[in-house]
Amino acid sequence: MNIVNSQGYGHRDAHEMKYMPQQHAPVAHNPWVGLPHSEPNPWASMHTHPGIHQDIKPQPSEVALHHRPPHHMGHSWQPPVSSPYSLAASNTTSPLGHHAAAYGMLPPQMHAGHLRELHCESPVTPDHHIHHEVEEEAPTSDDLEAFAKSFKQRRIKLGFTQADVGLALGTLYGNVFSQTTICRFEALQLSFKNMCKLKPLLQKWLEEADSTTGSPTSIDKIAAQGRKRKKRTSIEVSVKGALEQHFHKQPKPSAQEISQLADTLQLEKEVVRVWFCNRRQKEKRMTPPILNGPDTQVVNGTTPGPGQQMTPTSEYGQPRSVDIPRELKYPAYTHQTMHGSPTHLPPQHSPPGPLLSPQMPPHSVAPSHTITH
DNA sequence: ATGCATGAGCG
DNA sequence: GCTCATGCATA
Repeated sequence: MNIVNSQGYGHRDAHEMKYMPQQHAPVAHNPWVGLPHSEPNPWASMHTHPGIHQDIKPQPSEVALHHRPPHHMGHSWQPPVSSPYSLAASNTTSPLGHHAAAYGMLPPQMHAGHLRELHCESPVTPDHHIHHEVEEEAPTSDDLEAFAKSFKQRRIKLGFTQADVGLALGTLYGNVFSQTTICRFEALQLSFKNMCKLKPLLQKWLEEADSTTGSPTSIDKIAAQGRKRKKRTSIEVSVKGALEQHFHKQPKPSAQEISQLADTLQLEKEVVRVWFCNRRQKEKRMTPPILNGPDTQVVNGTTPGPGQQMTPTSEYGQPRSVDIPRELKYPAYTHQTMHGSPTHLPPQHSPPGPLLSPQMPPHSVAPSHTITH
């Protein structure tokens, strides 16, 4: 009764983790290399890794007009536009941006008639605050955070969901991303490197979305196609607590330890192994989980410069307890993580002042979530 | 929004 | 077997 393993799957690759022989995406090139010029890959100078195992996702084969339901319509935020997304050819909603969409990148759908003019002078929004001096070379954590913040704001105002964006990226640039990824980007829950990677794409999308008063460019769902996934194992809170505990002691347990732990907790070894992997990965995010262990002391003030690496290669060697300056580095989280309405923002946020506590754990350590399973 | 999972790439 | 990017499924 510890876990709720719906299926009796052994290992994913055990015998017949049967997943459809789905042909992999023919696209075997780097996504960014295919970017429509202009973006000189910031991370190009960062990743010192010889091989950036990017798992290229299936590319957008065809553009299927696909729009999401007009949820989140009646919101507090000033309605600068009647309907964020106009149904392609259906109608041409009032241009909320009504500024020319220059640089002829507009999808053929819209450009109804609000293409006043095409200034090819300012690649950014004309009448908008021409903020940030496009730091494309090496975004800093602050840059990323600011961008993520801004991105979310605008995305919402434009009436797009995270899923929309993910899909749009696919149609526009050939890389489809899931709602999850967009979400994590906005919440800075990706690795620094990953954030840097996605930023340009999202930035471009934003420009597009901004310019075009609503292009429901999206492709059809191409998500779960055939691969049969192992049913998600639900780990009981108490077990999670135990895992957390072990994690504090040894973030990188040996295979044997894992086996042992698995045995003790009555979990599959694979599940335990994956749990630790995910746990470590979580630690490496820009907004890692704040673990209030008995040794939660920030003993690291290294402020990674432009070429920083959130995780200074120093993994959780042994005395894992340091390297938690992240919270201190990204305290400006007025993020509304864990609130009910996803597509809604407060008309006025809290002032950007010292209102932010040095730490705003979405769920500070909570070794025992109150997940009502 | 996030937990568990997959898989490429790399030793 | 790990890291890392990414996402299905679910809370």
